[in-house]
Amino acid sequence: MQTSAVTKISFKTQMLQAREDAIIRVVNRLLAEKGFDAMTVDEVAANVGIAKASLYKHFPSKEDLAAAAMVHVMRRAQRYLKDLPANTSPLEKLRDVVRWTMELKLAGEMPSLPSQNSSLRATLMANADYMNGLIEVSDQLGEWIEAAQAQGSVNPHLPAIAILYTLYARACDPVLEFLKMGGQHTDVEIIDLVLSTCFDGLNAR
Amino acid sequence: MQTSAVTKISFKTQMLQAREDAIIRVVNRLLAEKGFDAMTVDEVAANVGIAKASLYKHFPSKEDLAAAAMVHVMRRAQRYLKDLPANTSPLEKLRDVVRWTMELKLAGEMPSLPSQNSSLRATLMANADYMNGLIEVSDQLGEWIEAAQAQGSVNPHLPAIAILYTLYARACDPVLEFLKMGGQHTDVEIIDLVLSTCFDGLNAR
DNA sequence: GTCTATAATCAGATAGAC
DNA sequence: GTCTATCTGATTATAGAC
Repeated sequence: MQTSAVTKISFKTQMLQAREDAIIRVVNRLLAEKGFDAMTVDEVAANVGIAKASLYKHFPSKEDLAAAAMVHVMRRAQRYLKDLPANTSPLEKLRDVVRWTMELKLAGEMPSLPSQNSSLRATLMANADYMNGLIEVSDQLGEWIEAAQAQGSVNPHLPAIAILYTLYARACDPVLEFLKMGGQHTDVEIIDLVLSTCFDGLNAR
Repeated sequence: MQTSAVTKISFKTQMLQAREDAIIRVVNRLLAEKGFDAMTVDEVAANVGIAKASLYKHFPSKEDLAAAAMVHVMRRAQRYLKDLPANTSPLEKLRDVVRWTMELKLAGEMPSLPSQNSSLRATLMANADYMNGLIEVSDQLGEWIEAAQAQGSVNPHLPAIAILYTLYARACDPVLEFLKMGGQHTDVEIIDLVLSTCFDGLNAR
């Protein structure tokens, strides 16, 4: 009896979790495809295959949908950082992370949010999961940046925070889409190009 | 009689032009502050100090308002390119242009448009003034890029088109706003930082 | 050309039955 | 929790008087 009840609850919880995962996958894809403003809640509901009202039982607002997607990618990023081989140099780790980020974007799995929307910002900053993930990722990247600067592989005259922002910005770099639209290069070539301009610069060496 | 009529027409035309200039100035500022989606036509009308219906007598749609602002900045860019001292190197010219672009952005005078909005894209691409300006600017920058590569100051292994896109992307680089929000640097310092990461790269030299 | 007033539409969010 | 049907507000665009 007790066991049965527990099992039933667990099963229901699993179903709930599975549905929310499905929602987040759809939101993630739509955010990557069209961005926050162009994505509509009707669209999300239709793609998940449930009614809009049901969606609002899971997430209280459109902003919270986007936040859930961001938490999802942040978790993926944290796993990626953790699984990086320990014997690579800080510079290589930074390059690997940026490459991974751009692969995500070119694969249509990187949600894009408007940086100006204030209600979205507020929702994101009120989301502890998101903020903790962001801080943990930033701390880890910050360590590697300073280590790379200390050992002379990254320009020590640049403030670490500026480098961190520059790395983050590759996740929404329009150069990726422009080059992809041009159709002259494969995804791998595009990523190598942008990696080169990012770390080596435009000037000849 | 003839002279009087001509003068009157000219005067009316001048007034019309002055009002449209005022509209474009407002649109330009609002596009820089909030972006296309967040900017409302009501807001534009209120800031100009005219009724919304009057606005629609001058520009047939919100997209056309944005297009007019883009034509305006494109004209400014063309003037800037033309007025660059002839004796500077191609690399210096490119740096100067990027610097000017970022100054515009930090001054809140660089309109920001969503790259996904298709109706806006259509309006822009149907606008001959905008397209001609864009092509002329791109041709000029392309010349300088190839010249800089030929004389070994810019990495010759990068496709010129990738370099062009990378330069254009500085006009909407989020690193600028992030660093500005941090409050640790002056506008000049921020621009120097981003110029350095853009041309010299993150790696030590 | 400028205005007031209003249409028309769309999107985020909710009510209430089941 | 899920549904259908609806509300509410915001926003683009226009009608029609002056």
